[in-house]
Amino acid sequence: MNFVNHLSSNNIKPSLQRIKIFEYLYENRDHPTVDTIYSDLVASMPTLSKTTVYNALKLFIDNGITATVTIEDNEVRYDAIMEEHAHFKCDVCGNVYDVEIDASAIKFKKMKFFQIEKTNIYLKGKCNKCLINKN
Amino acid sequence: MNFVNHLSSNNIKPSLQRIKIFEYLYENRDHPTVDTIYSDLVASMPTLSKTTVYNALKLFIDNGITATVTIEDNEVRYDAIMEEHAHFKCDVCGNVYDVEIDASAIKFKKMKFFQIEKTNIYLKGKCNKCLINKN
DNA sequence: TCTAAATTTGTAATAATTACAATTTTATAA
DNA sequence: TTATAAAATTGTAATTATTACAAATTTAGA
Repeated sequence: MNFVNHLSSNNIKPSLQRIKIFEYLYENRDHPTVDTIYSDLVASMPTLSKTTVYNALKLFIDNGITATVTIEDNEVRYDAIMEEHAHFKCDVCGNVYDVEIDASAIKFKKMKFFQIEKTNIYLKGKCNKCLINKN
Repeated sequence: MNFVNHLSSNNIKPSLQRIKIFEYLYENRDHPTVDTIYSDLVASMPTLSKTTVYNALKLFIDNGITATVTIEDNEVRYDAIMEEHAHFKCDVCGNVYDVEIDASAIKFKKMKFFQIEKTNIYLKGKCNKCLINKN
């Protein structure tokens, strides 16, 4: 993945900050929050501002290369993987995992009344690791 | 629906405030926010506090008679209907509709790794009314 | 190199939620 | 019925996430 190209071809001027932020999101597939992104990046970019992180993410979202994950009320997470998938959050360890789905298999009734443009599927429960480890 | 019974049988002492808040949620199926609930109820209950609304909703959720709807990043909505259903938000009029689904039809791959306890499905797009009216 | 536009930054403002102590209400027992 | 304890409500303050915005910096083009 060439991040500069990816940003450019989606109408986003590839500034250093934007490249680093997108790269972080693409490499760290654990759906980080703004705080996590900022905290991790500020180490290597001391002048980074949290506002810049917010700005960049909003830009990414507006241009369709990032999505929000709102599986929990009180935290917004971000995801640079745009292929269709669902999210699973373990209520023991708190990790958020990607889950492959075939959303076309969902049977919506009376769906002639809506034109669906976007689907988000959030699952909660216990992950295998936590089921085995203790509990 | 007998609200007093419903609260009592779910281990919630049926105070006047709790009854009114739950009743509001059950009657108003448009998935209101805390602000909407408070604003609408304070008219007939002048001493109502927003903290009470938060407290009551948390209690309802903890006891399984209310669920949150986080179809949008920046607003938490509430829902007293606990039967399985998805939510659709029209990005034109902003209304959130209930959608009947058969979630068992979803094909999750590799799901032996997760024990799913809860499923939330959020859809976005345009509702029929908005598709016809203009656009 | 100079100038304008875009981007980043830091601070302040806003808004949602939670913490918490005081007040009020409810339930219980004398 | 009255006294007391427990529970619930209320209002204010604190906390936190996000946005607004102006100043400073960087970038791009003439």
